[in-house]
Amino acid sequence: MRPPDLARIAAMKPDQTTLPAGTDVIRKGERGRTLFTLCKGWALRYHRLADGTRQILDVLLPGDTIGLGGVLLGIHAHSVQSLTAVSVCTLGIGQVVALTAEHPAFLQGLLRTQLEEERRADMRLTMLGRMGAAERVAYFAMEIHARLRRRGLASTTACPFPLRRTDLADAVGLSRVHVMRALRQLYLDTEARLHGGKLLVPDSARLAGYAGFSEPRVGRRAVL
Amino acid sequence: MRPPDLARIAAMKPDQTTLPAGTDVIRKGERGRTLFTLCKGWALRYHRLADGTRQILDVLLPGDTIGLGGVLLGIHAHSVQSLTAVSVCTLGIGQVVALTAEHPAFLQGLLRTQLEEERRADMRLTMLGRMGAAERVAYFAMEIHARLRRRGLASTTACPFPLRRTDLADAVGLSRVHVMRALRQLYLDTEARLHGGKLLVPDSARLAGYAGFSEPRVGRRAVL
DNA sequence: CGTAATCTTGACCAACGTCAATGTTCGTGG
DNA sequence: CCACGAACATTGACGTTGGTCAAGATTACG
Repeated sequence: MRPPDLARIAAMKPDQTTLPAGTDVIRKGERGRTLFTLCKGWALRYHRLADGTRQILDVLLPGDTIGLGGVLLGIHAHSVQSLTAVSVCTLGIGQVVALTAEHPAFLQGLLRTQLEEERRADMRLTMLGRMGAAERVAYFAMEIHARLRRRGLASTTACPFPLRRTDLADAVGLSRVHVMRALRQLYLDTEARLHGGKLLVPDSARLAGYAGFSEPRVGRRAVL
Repeated sequence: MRPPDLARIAAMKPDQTTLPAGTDVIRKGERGRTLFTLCKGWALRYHRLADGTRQILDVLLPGDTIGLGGVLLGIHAHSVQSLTAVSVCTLGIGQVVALTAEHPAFLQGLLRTQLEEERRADMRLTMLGRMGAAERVAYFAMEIHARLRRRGLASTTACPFPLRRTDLADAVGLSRVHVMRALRQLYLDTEARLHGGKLLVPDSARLAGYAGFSEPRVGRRAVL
């Protein structure tokens, strides 16, 4: 979303709530009554399968919205859980309706954001379908680092990384044990590593090349 | 999109083009100047990686739109190729702008459609990250069958399936050879099989159970 | 200081990929 | 109608990648 949209949302003085790590924000199957915006902290969007395994669909960072699908389609198709302590802004459906009625560009902003997320989802699908273990981990780390950098939440060579090995495994489609092997390999190949809840990337270009990652391109955008 | 939206689009008398199988509809990196709607035939949305491998991101069926991301974000991040002979409606950016200006609900329809696609993408990600070979093929087949059924393009026990083994492999993240093994296994377990360009599903519930597939739920939807 | 959670590693096994050979289908020209 | 070739399907043998099990090591925290 663009700054003007954010200003409009702020003007509605939405409720702000703080939640500890490990709290469910939305649960699969619930009715979608609220649109959240993540202000501080990280959250995980995931599916839990019948056999107990989990697939992490996306990592939600400060500034991301939570629960739009549930609001517009009626029922949440996935769960979201806080990974760290978080603070979220909450907008009831009524407020969302008011916002779109008053500012038509808001809806367009949502669509644009959604399309950007589709692109990241496409890349993640490609990574799961076609890359080896170390490259998957590399890509995943790279993507998070780039997203944080764009939001001014990371330096060039490091960023916070509160995911545990298990979370990482559930995100990149590997077992916890194999993630360890992939991390060692990755360190040998690119010197990137996890340490003390931080991702350290001494040579970002090298990691990007290793992962086949490239910054999303932007051209002139249509304004509807 | 809902029927009234379709009626509006029809009212603009968009150009309709016919293309043979194997034609590029949009290419990664191009400027997005046109929004297409697939009227007849199938197309594939995919990424091609540096090493020549391909990941199919989605199968596009009659009624699906093509190229929205490129239009709103400036540049296409993926390619789309016709799988069969297709006919597509084309809307220039100007027509899209006119449409949204005149009918605000159009934009909302696009967002809703996009959110539905996100759900399918989430399921595909889960399938690649957490399922075995036969289950992946089962899920993929099941999803296509269900989508065609919802559009009245398939019977309960069969549907067209023009993908070759290679396409299927590139969609579910397996090698062509292993897809064969998975298909044999799938036939033994569920009696579902591919034959003569058709997908045959004698027992749809059994296949759905095998794949962990469930129809998307709908609740009351917010109207913005 | 002790307990629980998480991380880390080695040994072994199953799933999947690669290679290469053979079969099948289908369109094309004689 | 048949012969031929090209693309695609199918299968077996074998190598590689990643999963599972189980045992310590380390960290976080009361």
